[in-house]
Formats: sequence, C-alpha cells, structure tokens
Amino acid sequence: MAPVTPENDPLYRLRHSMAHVMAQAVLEIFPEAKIAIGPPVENGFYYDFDLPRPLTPDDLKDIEKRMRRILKGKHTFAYREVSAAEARDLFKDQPYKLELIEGLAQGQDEYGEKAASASTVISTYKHDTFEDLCKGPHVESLADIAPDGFKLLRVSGAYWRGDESRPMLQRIYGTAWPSKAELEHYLWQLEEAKKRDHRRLGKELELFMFSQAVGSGMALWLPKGAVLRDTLERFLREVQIDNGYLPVVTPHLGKIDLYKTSGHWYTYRDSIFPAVKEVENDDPENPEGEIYLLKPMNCPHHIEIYKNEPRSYRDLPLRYAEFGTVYRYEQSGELTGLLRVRSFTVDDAHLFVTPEQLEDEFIKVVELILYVFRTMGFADFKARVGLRDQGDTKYIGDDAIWDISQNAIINAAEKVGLPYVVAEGEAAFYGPKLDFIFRDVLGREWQLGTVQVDYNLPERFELEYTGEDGQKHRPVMIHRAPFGSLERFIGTLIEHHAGAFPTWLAPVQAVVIPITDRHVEYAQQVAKQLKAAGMRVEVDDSNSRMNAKIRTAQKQKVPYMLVIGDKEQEAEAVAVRLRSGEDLGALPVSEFQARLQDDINNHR
RNA sequence: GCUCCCGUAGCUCAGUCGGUAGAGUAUCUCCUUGGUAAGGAGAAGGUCACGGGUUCAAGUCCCGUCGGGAGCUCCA
Repeated sequence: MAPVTPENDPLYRLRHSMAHVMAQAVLEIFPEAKIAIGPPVENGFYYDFDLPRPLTPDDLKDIEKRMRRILKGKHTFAYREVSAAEARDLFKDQPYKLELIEGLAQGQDEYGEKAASASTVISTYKHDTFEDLCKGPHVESLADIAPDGFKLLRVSGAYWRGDESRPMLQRIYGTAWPSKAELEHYLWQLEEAKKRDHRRLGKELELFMFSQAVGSGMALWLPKGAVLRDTLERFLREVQIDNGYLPVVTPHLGKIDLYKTSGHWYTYRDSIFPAVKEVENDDPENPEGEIYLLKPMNCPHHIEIYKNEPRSYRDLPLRYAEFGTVYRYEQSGELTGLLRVRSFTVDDAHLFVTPEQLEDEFIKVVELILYVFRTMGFADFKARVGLRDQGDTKYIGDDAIWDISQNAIINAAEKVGLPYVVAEGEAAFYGPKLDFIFRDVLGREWQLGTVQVDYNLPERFELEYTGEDGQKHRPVMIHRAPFGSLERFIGTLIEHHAGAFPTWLAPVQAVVIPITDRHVEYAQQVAKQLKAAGMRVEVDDSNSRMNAKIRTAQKQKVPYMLVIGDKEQEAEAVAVRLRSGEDLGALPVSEFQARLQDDINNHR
C-alpha cells in the first residue's frame, strides 16, 4: 500500500493530529509508556507504544474518553526546529525517539529509510502538554477536530521498525473523520464489507470448508464450490488451447535435487513442506539419500518435460500448461481463508521461447490475462512491475540478464498500454515479474495473476534448442498464471460479486419452484430438460410455501427462480424471477432455456 | 512464527456472583397445498474445542495444546 502523504490525503492533518492526541492520552494513563511512531494511514491513524501491560477493549474506551477531553482544550499546534542535541535531551526518556533522532541526524526518515533530501531538519510539534518528534503537518488547532468524528478500532502487535528481531509494540488503530456522520458512514461501510467476506459467504453458500482434522490452510471444496472451480478451469483451458498452449500433467512430488538445481531449496527451504520420503541409502557421496519434497512450484517439472527431447527453434514457443497443485508451509499466522493457504492450485504455464520471441510472447500473455480478467468482470486491480532489491542477496543470475528481463517487462506493459507501478524488492528470486494486484473487502492487497521473465532457470537446467544456424542456444522462460491460484482467485471472485456470481459461474443457475405438490412432476420434467442441456438446475420440492422457497433461493443468490403453478404447467412455461427481484412473467420453457444458454455462452 | 482477542447445538448467538445449558434458525415428523423474500404444531439435536489444574462444585477461574480472528513479519 502506498504511504499516505499530505499531498494524497486531504485528511492527513486531521489524522496525524489525532495520532498525537492519542499518544498524549496514552501517556496520561501510562506515564511510563514508551512511544514509537504514529502516522496517518488510509482512513485513520495508528500509534505504536511500549506499555507495561496488554491493552483491553476497555482501555480503548478510556483512551477515547481522555482524547475527547484533550480535544475540548482546543490547543493549538506549535512547530519548532531543534538541534540534534536538543532533541536528544527533550526525548531522553524515550528510547525509540532517540533511535529516530540518531537516524534523522544521519539523514534518514522516520522509517529508517534514506530520506529524499540530504539535509534532514529535526522538528517537533507541541499541543497542550505533549511534544512529539514530528515533521508535520498538523491542523492549526484541536478546535478544528470533531470530538465525535473518531473511534479507536483495535489494538494489535507490531514489531518496532517492522523488524522481527526487534521488540513487539502495541499498535492502536483509530479512524478519524471531519464529522460524526462521516465516521458512521465509514463504520457502516466496514460492516457491509464484512458481509462480502469470502469466508462468511463460502460457508453460507456451501462453497468450501476447512477441517481441523485435515489441517490448517488446506481448503476442502464442497460440491457447489467445486462446480464453480471446475467451470473456471474449463473456461481457461479452452482459452489456452485457442492460444497454442499444450496441457501437461505432473506429480505432486519431486526429488530434493530438482529443487537444489532450481535454487528453490536454498531460497525457500523454510516454506517447503518437510520431506515426505527418505529412501535408505549407503552412498557416502549422497548421504541424504532420496528425499522427496511436496512441490512448492511447478516449473522444474515442466522444465524436465522440455528436456525430454532435443528442441529446435521450430518447436518454439512451447507453452506447457497445467493446473498444478503446490504446497507451501506458510507461517500459521499468515493463513487467511482462501487468500493465503498451504495447498493451492496454480493455473500455471511455462513458455519456452527464443530471446527474439520474448517480447511478443510476453505481450500475448498479458493480453490473455487481461481477457480473463475482463471476462470475470474484474476491473479493480492494478498492475505492478516487481523488480529486485539491489541490496538483497536472494536473487540468482547476473546483472546483465536482470536488466534485459526488466526492460522486456516494462516495454511489454507500455506496448499493451497497461498502467503499472514499479515496486522494488517484489521480483521472484529468478527474475522480475508483472503482477496483477487486487484489494479485498477489508482493503488488504493480494497478488492474483503473474507473469515472470526468467533467464536463470534455463541456465541452471542447461536448457537448449538448436537454432536456424545449427548452433545450440539457450531459451528464455516465461512463467505465468492468470488466476494466480484457484483458491485466491475464487476468494476474490466471491468478494467481488458478493456471492452473486454471474450466471455462467453460479453453482446453481436456476431453481425450479413448484407451488404445490401437484406441480412437482412437471417441475422435475423442466429441470430434466435443462439439465440435459448441461445447465445446473435444482427443484425445490420441500414441504414449504412458494414464498419460503423464493427466500431460500434468494439467500443462496441463485440467478433464476422458475415458479411453476397451474398456469405454467398448462402452458408448458415457467414464471421467471431474477435474483434482483425482477419478475419476467411466464416464458415458454424453450425460451427460458435459450436465455440461460445465452448467458452461459457470453460469460454473463 | 510474534502480540492481543476469541472458541457454547449444523449456523448466528445468550448464559449474572462458580451451583452439571438456552434462544432463533437449520434438520426430522405431522398438519397445511399456498402465486413472487419466512404458514402452523411437535420432536430430535451439546464430552460447553481438547488436555490438565484449583474447588464440595467449572461453560464460567488458572495453565497447556489445537483451531479461528486482527495486526506485525513473511509470501515462489
């Protein structure tokens, strides 16, 4: 998430000032508290504290109360610049501030990053009794802040300076708005967002589940979710076949040496599931024996397929596609519904191309991904070019190759006219990538589709093809996955549509609702006819009234409800109700079938 | 993995000061056969996540484990 700045956030001053007021309130309650940093963030602010005990929700109420009292004082904010020595004296009891001051004195910003301008001014803002190391800006006066326009939302842990090895502080998050009405609107939005949460809808719509007995982070797909998933897979398979992809199928395991060759073993050892089989082995050259790992990615398997026979430039590009299930031992605290799991299926493909083909192929891949997103009705995503962080040593391959790859990606994005942001440190360890990012209902960002250029694995696996000149050449690989993972993609799809999937994806496309028992037989006939045409139709023959059946179908977000009474039975028709509540009246069954087929054909 | 919060019927939740559990809904049975978002009655459903501990007595208090949530860290 891009940092909030005074330039891009009109409420920056308000929220930044609220952070100061909160820090004052906390210090009044806990005079021994050590304060860290407290910036504005999207929709609010936070402040990090080192406190003598964990905070409870009741503490938040007390802090809020005290904040209101401080606001009533209508204090003004006073700015002053201080020397490093003065600052050290002023904050002599605040170790975190002292660390910040040392950083500032060395030309860093408050996050310890190198500041944009070389000469860092050390400044403070003071209101009432509270003076904080701060570059501002703030509101003129606390009189400008509505005392009922804010709320403290939660307290959670946060490492000092985001570093796992540093102390864990308590972070209090708050939201602040110019008025009570705007605050309430925001809180209402949060509630609405929760109703779209894929975890909740996944349960309500019977799409997927998790089982303690199976294990964390491993989704079990229920029949309705599996139908949705299968529909997506079939769609993408067809698109891929039309675009020259070749299906392959590979096992879920691979020998450890495969991942040593690829480099995954050294870089991602911690997140690879422990060995599943160790074969006894007396070979002193290879004391580890045969260790099999659950595959954390599909590329090495596809590479082996490439190596199965000598390749000619005439064979390229070669595009191997597989819905490949991979396993990654994510930290327990990272698991989140379908969005972060330990077992997931990548709609993977690896393209082996000549260097000359790279840019064209890359563009075609981006266009395919955009087509998939458009078909899904996804508009709320952004593209991010992930480059390596020059300071980090996890990346393999030499600089020249990275430069070529990075340029190829940026050129392609620009040729396609795809707006993108550049993010350093977001590359894969073997190459730069173009990611498609979406935000979930609670504002968290998740990577969906991805395209990666890779000169390194071909090198490591010594891939070759014979060129027009009869010489051996090294191919370039493109790794790509439009959905990214079926799990995460479906999670986002659920939230995007709030569970009301377009008809072609809906697990149940129509429910036939007989009004009385004597209509059940005809209802079943209708359903049989539609099912024979490949449509997903159910009959609600439960012992309840039509109104209740409609309510049930409505809550399940079924696109079409087909009501059948005497009139419809007589006319060989169905009375069509949409989940929007719209009543289309009676249609001949054949006419309804044509309409549903049209929806399916057009991905609506 | 770390900090904090949470775990009671399939689901959503109540359960006071510690005295061996309750609602709505879903399920099942019966009645009802109805025209666009809940017809009625009855029944069944719980090792209060799990394991220890304190106590005459634990859903309730304490410790641990597992699971979930928020955030941090991480993310091929």
